[in-house]
Order: sequence, then structure tokens, then C-alpha cells
Amino acid sequence: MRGPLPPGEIPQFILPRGTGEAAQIQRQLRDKVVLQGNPAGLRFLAALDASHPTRFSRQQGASVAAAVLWDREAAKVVEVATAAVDATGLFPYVPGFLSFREIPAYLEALARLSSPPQLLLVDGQGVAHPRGLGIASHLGVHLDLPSIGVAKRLLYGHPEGELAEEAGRAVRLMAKGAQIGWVYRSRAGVRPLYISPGHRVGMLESLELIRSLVGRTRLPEPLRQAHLEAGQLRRRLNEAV
DNA sequence: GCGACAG
DNA sequence: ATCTTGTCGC
Repeated sequence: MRGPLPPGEIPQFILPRGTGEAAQIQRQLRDKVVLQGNPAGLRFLAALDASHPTRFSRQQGASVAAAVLWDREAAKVVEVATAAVDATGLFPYVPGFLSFREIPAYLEALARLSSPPQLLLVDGQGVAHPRGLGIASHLGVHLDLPSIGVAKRLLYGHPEGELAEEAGRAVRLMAKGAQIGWVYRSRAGVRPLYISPGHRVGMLESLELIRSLVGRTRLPEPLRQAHLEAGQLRRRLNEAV
């Protein structure tokens, strides 16, 4: 598969049988995570978001993903790629194992971009995860690309103190005496975001990069666009039935 | 045994 | 995540 993905070999993404095997994979891959690097000078990033049918919905289980290529210099979307893969063999949603459900569609969407991203923005946790390998870290390590996780809800860790209501403020997200991410108030009066480095990005740098992408809404603009694109594709598939 | 729990 | 219109509020 020729594609936009980084030079070098892209390993086959293995789907484990159950959570025990999945956790083993996570513990193995977490040691490859590099929590250092400055993405400030990178121009092209890909924002990723997914959409799934309800468990009780009889609409054919399609795992839908959108990859939005974003030019930081122009502050614009330059390309959109989507994918819909059969969700039959995928994991159900289980907290802590999101990557085994969503990464297959992400890989397909990324492969359809005509030019490679230098950084990945993923809807979910980076290293702020019980085993240190949230979906952003997993995908970053798999593709050997810098990545950052942006989650709308907490999965793991404890905010250090109270977060002021003022836009732009952040407090550290802690676990076992160490910082694993940030709780970030992107806009005044909205629920905070949970930011954590995925791979090859430093702790402070992950926050600053996200700060540079926030516009008038709660989510950083590239991720907001990816969310809209995934939702649109979901709608189209629904009415096609 | 009791909470917590990305999407 | 998904099913969904109008409506309350800054």
C-alpha cells in the first residue's frame, strides 16, 4: 500500500482476542513512547476523529473515521480523507482499550491522504492512561509520528488543584506522583479538555501546540473539523440504508 | 467489595 | 459514541 504515511515500514496492526492480551500489548508498547520533542515548527498535522453505531443499532457495524490535514501556517484545512471499515472483528468500546476499536479506521483514513502529516492530533488520551498508552500514544508509536491526545473527558489521573474558569488556564494532570498531562480550559465557561503527549512530544509542548490551535470553540479547530466530517459520513451511511 | 470509566 | 428540536443563556 503506497501512501502518505512516513517513510519506512508500517507494522501490521494486530487485533488481540481480549482485554488481557490487549493490556499485554499496551505494556509492551509503552516503553517505546518518547516524551520529548517540540512540534512548534511543524506545519502539517492530521486531526483524527471516529464515529460508531450504537451497540443495539442494527445498522451494519461500520467504524467510520475522518482524517483532516491541517496547515498550521495558513490555519486551514487542506485535505479531508475518510474511511469506513467493518467493525465486526473490532473490539467493543471498553474504557482503556479504545485504540483496538478505532485505530484500524484511522490507519485507512490516513493512508488515503495524498500527503503525509508531520504530527497527529487524536480524539482521546495520549499517555494519560492506566498503562501509559492511550490511543494517541498507540497510534504515534505504531506510525513513529509525533502525536498528541485531546480528550473531552477524564480517563485516568487527578487534576492538581482547581482549574480557574478563565480561558487558556491549565492545571497538571497527575498520577502516581508524576505529571501525565494537562486539564485545560480552552474557552471560558466550558468543560475542560484533557491534553496529554502521545509520542515524540514533550509535556509542555503538547499543551502549547493545542493552545495554538484553539479558535472560538471548545475543541481545537482541526479536531472540530474532523468531528464534523466523521459525523457527516455517518449520516450518509445511515440514509444509504 | 466499592467507585471510576477516553469514544 | 449514538438517537434528536427546540430552546435557554452569555
